[in-house]
Amino acid sequence: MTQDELFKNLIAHTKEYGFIFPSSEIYDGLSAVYDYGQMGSELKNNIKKYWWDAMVKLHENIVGIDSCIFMHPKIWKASGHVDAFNDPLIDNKDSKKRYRADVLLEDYIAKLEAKANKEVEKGKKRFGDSFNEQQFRETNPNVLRETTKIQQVRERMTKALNDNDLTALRQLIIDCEIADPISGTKNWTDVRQFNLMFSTQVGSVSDDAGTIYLRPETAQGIFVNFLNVQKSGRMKIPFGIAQIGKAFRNEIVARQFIFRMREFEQMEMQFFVKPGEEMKWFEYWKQHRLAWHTAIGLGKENYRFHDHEKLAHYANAATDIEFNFPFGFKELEGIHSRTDYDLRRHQEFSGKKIQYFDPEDNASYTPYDIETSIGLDRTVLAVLSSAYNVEKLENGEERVVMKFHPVLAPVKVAVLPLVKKDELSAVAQKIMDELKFDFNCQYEEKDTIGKRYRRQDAIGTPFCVTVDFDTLNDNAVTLRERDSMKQERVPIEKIHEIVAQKVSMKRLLEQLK
RNA sequence: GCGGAAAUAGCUCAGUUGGUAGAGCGCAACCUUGCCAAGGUUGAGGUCGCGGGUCCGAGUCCCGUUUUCCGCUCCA
Repeated sequence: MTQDELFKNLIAHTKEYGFIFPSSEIYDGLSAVYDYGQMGSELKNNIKKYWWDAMVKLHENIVGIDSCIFMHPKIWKASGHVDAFNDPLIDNKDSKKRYRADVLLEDYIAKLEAKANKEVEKGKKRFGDSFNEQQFRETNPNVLRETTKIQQVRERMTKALNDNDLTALRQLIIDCEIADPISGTKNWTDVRQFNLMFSTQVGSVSDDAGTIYLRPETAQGIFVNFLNVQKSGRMKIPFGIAQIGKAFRNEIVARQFIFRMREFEQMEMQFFVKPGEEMKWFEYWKQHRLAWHTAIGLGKENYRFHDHEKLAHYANAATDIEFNFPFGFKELEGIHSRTDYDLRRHQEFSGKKIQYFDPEDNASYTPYDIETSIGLDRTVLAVLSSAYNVEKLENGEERVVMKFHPVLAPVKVAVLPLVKKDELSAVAQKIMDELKFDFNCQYEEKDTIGKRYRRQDAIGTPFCVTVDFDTLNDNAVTLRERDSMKQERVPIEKIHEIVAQKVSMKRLLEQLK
């Protein structure tokens, strides 16, 4: 089976067994939006808990918050998202390439400037030492022609951008006779505005309703609460703030199942440190985060770091943890050293002093920040895709089994009477009632036992407890383990302990030390 | 957004030159059950993705559209 087929089968499997459904499916679906079903939401919740516990419970100096999706619009000015996330785009119909309209014009202006500079160079050569560049630029007709043109284009572009007049922007491109560098043609589509941030109105009366954005990342909710948390929690540097929440990006192309969705969930932690110590912590978090991933047993070889060579404007170091998805190694988590950029920007835009007084140094400073930002849905996909196994059995049959780490498995135990008989059902139900307070359990008495085992394999239940007629005499049951399919006879009162040990979050977290 | 492919029962799919929508599995009820998708009986479930058109007649031909997959493109 090819990787593509395997991935398709996985998607079909997750739908068939209640992990992930296309959103609004009975209305033909909504592109790049997916819902988590009864199994998927359990799995997702378990991953969230694992992350939260590893961050907030394990680290005494990390606390968690839950900030809102709606935030003051100025926040997105300060963060740089408003400028960076709103691009006027235009396509060349022949080359099928897409460009930022303003970039095309800037390139054109740069060309005109080069032309003018060439004239200046010529003048320099001609006049030698007596050359006065300013005077030359103001009087030479060739240079003047270019500079006037530049001025005109700039004015029209600025006006069009400010007025958000996309028609004027396109007209300007046509008037300048800008050709596609690849196809060389001037066959352009309309200019369209791509807003990578979703917006909505706050205020029920349309006149005074203000536009606000759905947050494109959860990080800013942490930065703007820095002072609140630090002061109310009496936090001392270094300390971290963690958060799990939804974020929204209006991706032009959102594809590959739940890998890139328009509505997605992030698990982010911002770790604030003393300036100068950020590299030490950057390394710490790289290792700690990798350990978190490998502890759930998807295979060390399926992870790798990808260091950024081109850094974003706010970062002085950045790496991705990539996972070997069915469609190749792709980003799963980002670890960024964001310097003091965000806190400084919010200080600037809000006018509030955002600093930390360090009693050791007896001085105030703006803390530096190490960010760990992991895609929750991507982690779900990583777990699903590596758990999915199609096994050939000795008797030649196939079994589909989801080999989840027991801590992550949606259902921990299935309680099954060997056959549907009242006396067996009663005992099984009793076991069920005992276990369900601590574990997510399923009770099933329909169909043959083999079929029920396979159904549990398909949703990745690590344990099946089978009540048979001997149970009525010896108070013992068979405990079947998912991966090995091995069965052992255990006393009923031991089940809880055995299961608890296997699905213990503590045992998983201890591997992170 | 561009190009290519696909869409028929819950799932996997068949459906001939245009002529009354099918199979296997699954699902529900009952009977039978003795540890890895067992058997029997009965039953539910489909305006063939959606909207137009051609035709006496469309799952089948044509146009549009939606969704998904693949390749571009995009992803500070």
